[in-house]
Amino acid sequence: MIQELNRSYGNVFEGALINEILQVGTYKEVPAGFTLMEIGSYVKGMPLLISGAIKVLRDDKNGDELLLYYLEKGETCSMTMTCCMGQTKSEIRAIAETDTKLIMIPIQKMELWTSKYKSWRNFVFESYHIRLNEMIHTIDSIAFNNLDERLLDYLREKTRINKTNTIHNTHQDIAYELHSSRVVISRLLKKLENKGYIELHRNSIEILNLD
Amino acid sequence: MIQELNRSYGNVFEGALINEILQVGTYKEVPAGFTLMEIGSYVKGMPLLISGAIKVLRDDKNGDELLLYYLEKGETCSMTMTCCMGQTKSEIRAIAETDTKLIMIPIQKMELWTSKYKSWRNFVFESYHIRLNEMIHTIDSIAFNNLDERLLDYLREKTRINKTNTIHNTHQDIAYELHSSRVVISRLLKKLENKGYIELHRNSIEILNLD
DNA sequence: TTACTTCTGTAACATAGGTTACCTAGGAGA
DNA sequence: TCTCCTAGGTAACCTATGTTACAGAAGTAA
Repeated sequence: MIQELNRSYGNVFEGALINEILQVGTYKEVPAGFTLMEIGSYVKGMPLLISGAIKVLRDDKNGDELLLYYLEKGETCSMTMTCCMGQTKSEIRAIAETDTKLIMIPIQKMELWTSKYKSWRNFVFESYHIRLNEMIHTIDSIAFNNLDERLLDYLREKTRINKTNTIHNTHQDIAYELHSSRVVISRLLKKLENKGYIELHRNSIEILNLD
Repeated sequence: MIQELNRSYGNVFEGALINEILQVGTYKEVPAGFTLMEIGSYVKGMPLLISGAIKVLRDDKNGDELLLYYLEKGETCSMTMTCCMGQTKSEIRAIAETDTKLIMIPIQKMELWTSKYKSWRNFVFESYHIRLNEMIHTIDSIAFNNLDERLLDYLREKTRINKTNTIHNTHQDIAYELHSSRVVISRLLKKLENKGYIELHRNSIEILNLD
């Protein structure tokens, strides 16, 4: 855990803070697909990502989903922090996109470290900053782009996050995350295939060239 | 300025901080419609709202707009804070919705106060918290709701913010903020009028009953 | 093999919302 | 008064996206 922590956060946090994290943090490895947080559940800890990626989704009352953004190495969930403070329920769902290593910090430390460590403060502010910008980007995407562009963005992001050119998802999976329907996604994917951008297989999509 | 500040922030900030704000802050009154921030402009200060309301908008490359949220008394612009820190350009546009009184804080104080005053830290965190939730709400609205529901929400929010039952806007104004077209908005407004929810006049809309 | 399930392809149709075009009403100004 | 401009009403049409239905393909279990 020490090496992992130092590799990912060594130049972010001061030494004393690293030590505290080692004392109170819980190291966790979760497999891809593992649900880290459900909407409406209470938040007990705050994750620091060591490796892997977590996707953060929003659900509406009808169970419809929408992918908001991904968390990656060196990041944390700002929504979690806000929830901690107010002891409110989670507004989002978090699922491991890949196999993921992370450290959970008890939320009680939050406030304390915020006054004690400058590096922690900066980290927290920086996280909020990144997250707000991601949200703006998400809003841009759904408000100003057509579904075909959103789909392209989705595929690009997915390959980036998973570091592979083959996406192992069904069309239905994608439809959920983009809050669309399977038929529509199949239609658009087929168009992309005809253009030579991708190749479709059962349960997977091979990315050839997305411009 | 002292009374104004105390009335809005007296029980949020500790006395010493209030004094510092009085020393370095600049009191401003701006009329409705005044542009406080443009996309791409650099951020020089951070606003503390005393009274009135500011609407925050996002533009895409084609000049299309979308209303993100309103800022009200006792709030500040989190986007501004994030911009300050990275010295990046503004991602949003801010326009006074009503006549507005505010205090501008030089951004250099941000970092200093964050370590010095607990109440400031809490205020900043709280602001981020509120803003992230507003963004989630905005995303819900555009992703999961039809335009007629968004329009209803818009009218409700507008009357709440302006504290009046008569909205002084053209259909074109509304179309811009919802990122739609005038014809469509006219169509939907007429439906609402037929249902008895509103009454349409030239340059204004009277709200009768929005459920 | 057979039976069953899941995924994908495709057609036919429905609907919300955007676009274009044109008209009329209400003001403002001369 | 006449003229001009802007806001709003409405129809006709277009397009993206969603929906329903069904068929075949691929995998899986028996």
